[in-house]
Amino acid sequence: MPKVTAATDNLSTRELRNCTCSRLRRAGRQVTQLYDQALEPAGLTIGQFGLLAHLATAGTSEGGGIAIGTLAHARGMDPTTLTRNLKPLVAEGWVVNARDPRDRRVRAVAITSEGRKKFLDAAPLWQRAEAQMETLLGPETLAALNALLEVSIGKIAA
Amino acid sequence: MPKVTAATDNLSTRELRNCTCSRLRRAGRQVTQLYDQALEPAGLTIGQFGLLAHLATAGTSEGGGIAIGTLAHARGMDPTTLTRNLKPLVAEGWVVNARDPRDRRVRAVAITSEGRKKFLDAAPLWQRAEAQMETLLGPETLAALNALLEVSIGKIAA
DNA sequence: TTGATTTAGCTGTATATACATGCTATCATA
DNA sequence: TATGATAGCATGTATATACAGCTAAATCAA
Repeated sequence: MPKVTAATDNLSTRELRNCTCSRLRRAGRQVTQLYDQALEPAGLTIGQFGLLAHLATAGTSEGGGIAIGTLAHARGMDPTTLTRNLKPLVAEGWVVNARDPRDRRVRAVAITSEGRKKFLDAAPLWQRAEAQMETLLGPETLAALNALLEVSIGKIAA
Repeated sequence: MPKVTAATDNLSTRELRNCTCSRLRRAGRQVTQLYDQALEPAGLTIGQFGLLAHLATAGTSEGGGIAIGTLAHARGMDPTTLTRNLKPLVAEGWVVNARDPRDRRVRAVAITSEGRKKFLDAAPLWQRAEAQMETLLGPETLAALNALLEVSIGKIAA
């Protein structure tokens, strides 16, 4: 079977089909399924659990809330994505998305006591998923992967 | 600031907010943006480019097509996701999604000559993104990341 | 003080992702 | 051969993701 054309002669099929990005996305899909299935009894996705965890561990000492832009930046996501991801959490009553009275453009996102309850319910399920990852990959591989991802996130950050 | 409750006393905020899954998803978001922006002049996303690349490098020697299930498995995605991801490619005329006459339940997915043209147009843009990744992460870190992702994909595969 | 600019967030649109379910074609068996 | 089981895929529904463009609110300038 000949190569596609001269333009791709120097590109291996393996690399074309599995570039760094495709590998990251594929690994993300597979691992997301693992976590989502573990969290299913709590009725949460891993994205939702991560948001609740972030809000639950945020020192909401001041006015009691985080702005959309601040939270989106902290989690490395687009603010418009965060806006939509919060919708089901607000609908369930786990999160409130109020206006900041000091600047009415700004939102004050915060977890509710219901949300804390849900988060604490789900935490053991999340820990089970983490343990499953360690079993599947082995502690060293898992630690190395986490370290490399952390470094990469920092270096690629927009 | 006290811990949330006893149930999370042994969980660090850092790990809660950034578990392996969240790191993978965040890195995936950031890297996807890098590739998508590089491919934007060709009017392709990295997911679409990956599918075209896979079909362009597939030995369509036999009946001239790959079944949905086979392609989905090869790319580690749900068949229903693949069905929908193919839609815009078929609409643009880059891919055909015919029935296999030998078993009319089965689909024969194949790239068209228009699709090959689009793929070859986009390949240099994709290479630029790959080079950008190497610049940002450094060759060693990038290679290590790819190797770890490859291993992880294999071990977590459903 | 009013008009221009900037900031914060939401909405429209499009792709990506997967589970539950439905439909059709094939296969197996009585 | 008829019918029940199975296989392959599409559709309904819900979440995830981001860009372009919009609205509202605050800030700045004349």
